[in-house]
Amino acid sequence: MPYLEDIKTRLKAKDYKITPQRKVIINAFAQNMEKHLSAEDVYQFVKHSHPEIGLATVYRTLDLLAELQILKKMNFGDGRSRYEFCKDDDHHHHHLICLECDKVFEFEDDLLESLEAIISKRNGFKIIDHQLKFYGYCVKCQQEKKGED
Amino acid sequence: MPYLEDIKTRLKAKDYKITPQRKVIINAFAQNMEKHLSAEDVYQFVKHSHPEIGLATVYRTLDLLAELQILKKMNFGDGRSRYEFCKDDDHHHHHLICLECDKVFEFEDDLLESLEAIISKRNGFKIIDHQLKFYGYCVKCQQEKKGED
DNA sequence: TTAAGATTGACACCTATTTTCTAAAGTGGT
DNA sequence: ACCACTTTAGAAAATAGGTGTCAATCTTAA
Repeated sequence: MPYLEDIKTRLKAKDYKITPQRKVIINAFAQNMEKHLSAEDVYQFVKHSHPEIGLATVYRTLDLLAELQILKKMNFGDGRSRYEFCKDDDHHHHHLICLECDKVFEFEDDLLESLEAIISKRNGFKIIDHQLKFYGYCVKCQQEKKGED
Repeated sequence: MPYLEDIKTRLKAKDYKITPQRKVIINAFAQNMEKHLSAEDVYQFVKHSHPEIGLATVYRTLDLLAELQILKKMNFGDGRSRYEFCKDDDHHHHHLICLECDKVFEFEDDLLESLEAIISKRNGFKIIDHQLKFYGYCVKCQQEKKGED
């Protein structure tokens, strides 16, 4: 989780300006650490304090922050992109997506590092990033399903 | 790779009709085994021999075939869904996606099975499916990049 | 062969995202 | 603090992938 000052520095380093809109949007993510916000989510969240911000600006800012690797753009198959802060520590984290309630859970794992090395060698593919998603049913939805029978 | 007769049986089993359009679309996949076709791809491919087929029908058919687990719906992050035949053998296969040329390569691996069991136990999550994607640069694009320097 | 219901094609619609354009604002040098 | 230069923002229109509607047309079981 990069922090505000750090992010400002990284924007400036590439000659991007620090605008109030950008600050507000970054803040939205800081205040929703555990969530995976979509553009519309951000727009709605931000609207309360800054009703003048346009949806296009939100999209532009998300693009920019993803390009700078401050945010990570993700796709959970629900027809919209979702974003979260890049966790720039060593171990990757992955997602468990519940097919019933659509909630997204996270877990960490390093197992993939070794797999990555194997793949890389076997296919000559230079791996930059990976994404692992599990689809299934979360504890709660499993119980509720059981209840229905 | 399920075959045509098998697919017909599976359609009939659920009271879906075997229409020429459906046959043609299934055929499109049979003739493009290694590819990951999008709805538009299918539409264009099919148009040559059957210009009367509508895009809506393509979408409906793809949905149907995915529901019947004949096709698998995938997302490579290029803003459209892509489909391929479900490979219904034991080991899963995953994708290497080149960030330069957007080509998709496949590889097989069973390593994930054990990981799946661990996750499942640790989180109480009932896993139905998983998806693993690697992003990076393929051999060819790596060489071309080197050439540019 | 025919009736009943599923499926189709055309097209309008929808939602997510991008583009265009002009006005307004951030920034480095004074 | 002020200016000039350039980027950025907001509004609205434009795209793009995908879905819904509906009358006409097929598929299939009897």
